[in-house]
Amino acid sequence: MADLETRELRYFVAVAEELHFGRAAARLGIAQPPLSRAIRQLERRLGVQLLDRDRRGAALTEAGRVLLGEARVALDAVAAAERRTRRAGERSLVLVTKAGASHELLRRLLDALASEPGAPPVEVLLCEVGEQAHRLRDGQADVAIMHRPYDDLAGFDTADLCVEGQVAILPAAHPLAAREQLTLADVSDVPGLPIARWPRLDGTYPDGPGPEVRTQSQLAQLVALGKCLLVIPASSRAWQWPEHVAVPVVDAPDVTTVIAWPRSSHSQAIAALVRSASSVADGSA
Amino acid sequence: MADLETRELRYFVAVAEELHFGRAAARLGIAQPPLSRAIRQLERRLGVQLLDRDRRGAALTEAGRVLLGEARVALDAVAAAERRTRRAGERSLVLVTKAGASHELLRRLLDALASEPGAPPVEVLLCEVGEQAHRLRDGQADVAIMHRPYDDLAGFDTADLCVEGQVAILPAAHPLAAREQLTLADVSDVPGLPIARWPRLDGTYPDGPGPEVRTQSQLAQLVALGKCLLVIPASSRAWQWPEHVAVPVVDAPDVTTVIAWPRSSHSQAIAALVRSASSVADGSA
DNA sequence: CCGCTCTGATACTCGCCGGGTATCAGTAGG
DNA sequence: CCTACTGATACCCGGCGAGTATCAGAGCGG
Repeated sequence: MADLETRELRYFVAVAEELHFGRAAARLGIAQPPLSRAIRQLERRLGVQLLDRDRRGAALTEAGRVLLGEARVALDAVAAAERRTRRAGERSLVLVTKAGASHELLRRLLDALASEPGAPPVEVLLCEVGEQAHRLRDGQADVAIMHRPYDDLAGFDTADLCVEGQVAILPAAHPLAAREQLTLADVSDVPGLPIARWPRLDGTYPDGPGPEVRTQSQLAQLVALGKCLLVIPASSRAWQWPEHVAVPVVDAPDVTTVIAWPRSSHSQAIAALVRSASSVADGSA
Repeated sequence: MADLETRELRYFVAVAEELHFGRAAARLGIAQPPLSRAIRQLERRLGVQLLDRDRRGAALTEAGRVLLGEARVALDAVAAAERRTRRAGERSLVLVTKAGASHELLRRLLDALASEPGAPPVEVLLCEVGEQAHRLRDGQADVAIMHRPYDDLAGFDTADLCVEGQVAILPAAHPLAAREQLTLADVSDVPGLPIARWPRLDGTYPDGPGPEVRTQSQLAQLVALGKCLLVIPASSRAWQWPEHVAVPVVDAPDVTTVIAWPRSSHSQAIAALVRSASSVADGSA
């Protein structure tokens, strides 16, 4: 059984995402005929039909859908191998976190590391919601600050850093903004003030009345404009606008901030960073 | 940046495991010179030295150790992509479990599935201790019965099935075998009856006086011969020999039997199987 | 109804690169 | 010093991946 090569996987992913051989070939920087041949050969080798060809494009079969998911995971793993090996010499670590989240904790962590003599230098990579796991999987980052139960922690080792309640972020002009505290019942189904919808792990959006958002700046502006509200961990108040008001939601589930790293990492630099993070979090509790 | 190909990763893993270009080449079924060239080219491309060559072999550098770990993960992911795609058409699932463990639960689960009309057919794959995670990662199996905290559950979704205490398995002739119950203190440091040592995740053995074992049959025979004892979940008594005696260890940590599946699986066949397993486990509790 | 245009498939050539054999070169050990 | 063993180098060949040119079928407009 001739093994799959990453080239074949990249080709297939391109076709599966474009559902069009010509566009996929352009994206890959090759001509269309070799791409058609490569996919055919892949199907022959696997003994499975991956695509239903049609005169106006291609559609994934069930096997194709399986391969698309598995191929993405595999390509991430290969990319991670490459990146982490390249960076193996350097002693610095890349820490990824959601822009704006756990700001205070992060600042204290960086301060503690800077003042510690033997600590490894840390680069900080900020990303949008839900992207940390991907950065960790494909090797762009070594450790991540994530939040349970919001983020996808599967496949990572984690250490809890701190637990916090959640607050509702409201437009300052809204009546609810004057309240001392709120409940989940208060903030769901507020007329004219729906809860914004984040993309799920697969990139699609849940149904609902709220606007679809991808980035924190979109969200911040929407709240300021009085278009929606949101419920987030209390520490995220760091990016509150003057037009925002944060009100504790007493019955919202607690959010645990964790530091996560790939299961396969045995580096003692990561271990040291985790230790620092844990002690910083304890000190502040 | 020309991406890594799986061929290069396989070559590197072979060399890194053999620490000898000639043997690695033989294992790969190619000649030694192309292998040397491939590794050199890999080092050039990554800009990192992976091996320290020496007149009597090769040794891994730090970067080489990183790549070895990452490459194994990546190759597993690629192999999984291939296997799962090949099997995408078939409706049957492969369930892997440790030979001898949770036998009663497994039998009830299979019975329940057999009598259920719409249930997917299930093949059972038996393996040795600690191998389930690997089978799940490289696509040889779709779901696994595993035991917390013994098994490596990182990267999988899991559902708890049942919780049980642990028993000490002793040679029937030993004085301790007559006891009604034992404590961990009783069974540690028994003169002439050490606890057997299992390989860790990386294949090495912890230090200690007991014999090194890999398989359950080795273990069973060693106990029958009076060479060692072991502490295992109560349900594993299924493979007890006549020369064995099982005595509850009251203060040993409980073991949770779980059913685990890869995070990336969205198949409803797996979901159905997990539901069946959960209800079977509940019914027996 | 013909032809234009879009799709993916086929035919053929070319050149790179992965693989082979033969050989070199340095070191350890007798 | 010679032998045996390591990995590295030199050189050649063949396969396969990629390119261009072209085909074939389906939709659609004039």
